Amino acid sequence: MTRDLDIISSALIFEGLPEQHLEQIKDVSISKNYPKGEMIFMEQDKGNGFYLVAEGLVKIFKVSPSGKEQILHVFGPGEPIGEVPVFSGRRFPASAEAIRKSRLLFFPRTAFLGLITSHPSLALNMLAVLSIRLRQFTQQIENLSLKEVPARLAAYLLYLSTEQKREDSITLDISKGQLASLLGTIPETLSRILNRMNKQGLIETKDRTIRLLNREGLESLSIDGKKNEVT
Amino acid sequence: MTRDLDIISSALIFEGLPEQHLEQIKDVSISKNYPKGEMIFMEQDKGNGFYLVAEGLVKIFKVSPSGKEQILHVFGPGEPIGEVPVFSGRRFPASAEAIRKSRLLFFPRTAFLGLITSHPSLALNMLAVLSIRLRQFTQQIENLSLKEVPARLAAYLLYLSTEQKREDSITLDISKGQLASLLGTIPETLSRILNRMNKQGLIETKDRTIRLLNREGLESLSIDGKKNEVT
DNA sequence: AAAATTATTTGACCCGAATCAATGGAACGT
DNA sequence: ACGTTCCATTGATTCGGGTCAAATAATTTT
Repeated sequence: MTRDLDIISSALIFEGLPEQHLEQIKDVSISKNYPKGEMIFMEQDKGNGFYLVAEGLVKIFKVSPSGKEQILHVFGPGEPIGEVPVFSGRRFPASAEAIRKSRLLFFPRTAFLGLITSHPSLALNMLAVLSIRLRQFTQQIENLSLKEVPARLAAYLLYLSTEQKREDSITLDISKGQLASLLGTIPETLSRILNRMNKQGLIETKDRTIRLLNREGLESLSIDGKKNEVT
Repeated sequence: MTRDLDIISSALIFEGLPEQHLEQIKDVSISKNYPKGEMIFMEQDKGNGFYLVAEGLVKIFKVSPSGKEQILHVFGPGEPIGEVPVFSGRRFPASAEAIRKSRLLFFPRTAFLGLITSHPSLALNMLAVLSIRLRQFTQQIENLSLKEVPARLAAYLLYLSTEQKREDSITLDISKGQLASLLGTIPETLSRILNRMNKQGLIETKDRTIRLLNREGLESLSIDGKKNEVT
């Protein structure tokens, strides 16, 4: 399946590398298949390498002792996962599970470190990717602590509408339950808020398709955090 | 002030670099002083470089439209701040302010990128630092979404007690108000919880000194997240 | 297509923590 | 030492959203 090369060349972390290097990179990778629902790695596992999503969809999440999960990311083709332990030398800080039938390319730690030292621009790419992730986390922390669920949902819907091209209609690629977890809430609450937004004329939901009827309304909703006191 | 070299050589991001490189690094840095309360950079500013804390204490934070702040980090000597825009090419995702009289070393973006490309091991150090930070954020998101304030406080106290050596007594290096912000809550709530922990015999507070009277109790408190439902 | 499982929605209720308001203390400049 | 300002604490109240329980819809299995 030579598609691997396409995946690799389209991935941000390998962007700008010459053809021959991409070949080298492909040669150290190992393709692995995961049926829907299968764990890719668990929090606290040793990380012997990182993965690049080739096909499918993967969630990164943490679980509380009582079983509630918080999704940190949902990654699709071209995105690297599990790279933190490669550089930090620690264990996985979270777990990963395929939420669709997926195929991942695995890059063993030592082989990858070798590639990095021989291709400095790969290190710079990696630094950029980690920086972007750091920035996303910053955003997520802000959302969780400074905004209420309706604001987080509105922000997510607007974000999705820019990701996907489709004018003012978006399609969820994850279930409502998973979306609730990503937003740091539970399905019941999400359901109620979607319902309320429908009544307010902000959106119109039909299964996993959501039409944004009032962009300005959603924007102001997403911008207003909690109405807290000035520090 | 040749202390700069000491600071640089003790910083994690420059760890393991040969003496001569450290000299080079020092030569591209610019020392800047900030009185207590002064802003170092604001969210959305362009990042023309990053900083290394030489003396003092700096908080990184976000502010909601209504004025509530969420502290993301508090950094002291040897720790780099503002490095994200250097690699992501975007703007600062958060603001930075000196919460004590501080001195920082500033590394201009282009000069630093030059150093990195000529010293690959520096890139690896940088990757390690970013990875560790990513892991910290992962932890913080878990805390904010999966745990209640008492658990977050207990976890923080235990963390501080390992940071500082002092047996079972710790000293806050930030105000209670700042601590509240770091924990994602408000001073009133923090005050009540400290009070409750006192009554429960878990801790004993005296100004900014806190004695941990019941480590096991704090540990179980910190481990139990919210008693939520299984997803 | 019927049965079984899983996902989503709705209602009643409760609780943690934020808000609002006010007071007591400590720190600081003059 | 004195007033000003900032920080910390306490009480009363409100509210967002989580918990529990149950019904309904959507998927999957056989």
